[in-house]
Amino acid sequence: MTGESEFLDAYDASDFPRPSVAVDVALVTVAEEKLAVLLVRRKEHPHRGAWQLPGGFVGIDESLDDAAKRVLLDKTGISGVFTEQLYTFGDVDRDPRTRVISVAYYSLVGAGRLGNLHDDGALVPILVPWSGETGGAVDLRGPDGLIDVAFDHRLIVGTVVKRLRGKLGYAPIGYELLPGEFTLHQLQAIHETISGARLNKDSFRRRMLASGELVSTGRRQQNVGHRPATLYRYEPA
Amino acid sequence: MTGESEFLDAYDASDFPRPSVAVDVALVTVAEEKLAVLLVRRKEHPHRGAWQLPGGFVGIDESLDDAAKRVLLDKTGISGVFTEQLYTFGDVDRDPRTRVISVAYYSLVGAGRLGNLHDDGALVPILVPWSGETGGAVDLRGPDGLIDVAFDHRLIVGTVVKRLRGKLGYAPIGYELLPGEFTLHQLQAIHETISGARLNKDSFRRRMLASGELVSTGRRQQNVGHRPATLYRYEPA
DNA sequence: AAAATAGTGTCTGTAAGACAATATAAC
DNA sequence: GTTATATTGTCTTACAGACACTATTTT
Repeated sequence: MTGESEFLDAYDASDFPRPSVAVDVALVTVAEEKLAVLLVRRKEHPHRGAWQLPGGFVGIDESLDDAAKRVLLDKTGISGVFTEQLYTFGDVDRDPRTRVISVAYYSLVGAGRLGNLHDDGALVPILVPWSGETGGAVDLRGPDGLIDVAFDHRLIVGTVVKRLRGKLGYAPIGYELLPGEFTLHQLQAIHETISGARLNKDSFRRRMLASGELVSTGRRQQNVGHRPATLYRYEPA
Repeated sequence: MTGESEFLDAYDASDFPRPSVAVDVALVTVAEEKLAVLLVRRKEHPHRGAWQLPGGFVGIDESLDDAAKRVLLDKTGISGVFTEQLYTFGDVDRDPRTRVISVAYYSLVGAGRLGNLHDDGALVPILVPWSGETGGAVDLRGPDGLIDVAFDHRLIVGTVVKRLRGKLGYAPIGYELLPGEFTLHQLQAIHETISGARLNKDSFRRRMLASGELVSTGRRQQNVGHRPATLYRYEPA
């Protein structure tokens, strides 16, 4: 048996069949107290009529990050938002046509920035059938019950939710889903939506303010029918 | 312009040049209070004589996880250890020969289980030039100063260290690096090695015992020149 | 007995949860 | 004034850090 390095060096690009490499991008936002993801409808077999994450094959002269940005821009016109590699899905049978390895990415964007989607795209609420950071596939709710999702994309979205819950405690995830100025109540709602749990208001407020990364703008809410809350801005330390 | 789904479905496997996909595996252990990783020496250009992580191309009928296990088994004879996907490195120029996307994995194993390595393999101590979870490439120490490492493998190993530090607080990482029975002192030493920081002894002990996942075996250390510590076993709740 | 580390008990400071009281805008 | 939420203050509890003290083995 030869070692890996021999194998690696003896390898000729044309010698062996090789997998295709795609990126799939989960654009996530929070709308009406629910996590939602952008899906597009499939027009061809397999899974014709089902929904999937926007995706595309990786160009031979294109980095993975660039491919993800391109897919996002092509499908939504959005760029410049928080985007991060999630996980690479490589089971042999995940695509029935041919061997496709998918490097999954996720993006976060405030609900306000999602204006005009393409015709075949839809923001779909995510139903998480597990608690905490258990992980696993999620369900996606359409107008008439759960919708049909192609490939392993329910698992990909579930992995996004797991990642978000994990990062919520130590990374500035919530701010990516809010406008530039926001109230502490809005921030808490985002955290509760992501974590799937209610949070203690007093403690949340103290913890956020103690971080030193929230700056009061001096401005306040307008026309809210009750005492208006102070608007804050996020400023990394 | 066509949408992604059209592109995806119109894609014929033979139409476009596609990247190669490899897995690289960082086998990590703790030896003499230092994190160390298994590297192998390159025998061919490029980077001839430099060191790299064990790696191999992904077979067309082989999942990514299986490819990682195969690489690990081929190079070390080890199987059945904690192994997890780390991150996928896909910059265009990371391999000067051709486009290679590397899905990196890492494995954890107790120092005791690393007996007879192949001739061209070496356990190399990791020097982390950043603190906390900053991330970035690490340095690798050979007998005569830092060693020459091929491709972006210093960054891959750095990413492993970052991941380990992140998981240390909530996942049973430490136990993977210890024999089945261990003292609290040994466990603390592992945690300190991974985190790169000293930990409070009292607090560490309380926290570990409070987890309820450490079971006293009733046995104790032998011949240690001082009061022997109780040996514990890790039992997931 | 000396050396060296294991293990226990207690005090203090910090932060979270709970709860009460006050503030401020729209109506 | 009423309503509804914002904001502040206080009390209690849980836990980490610090420190002192006791325990147990080898030499």
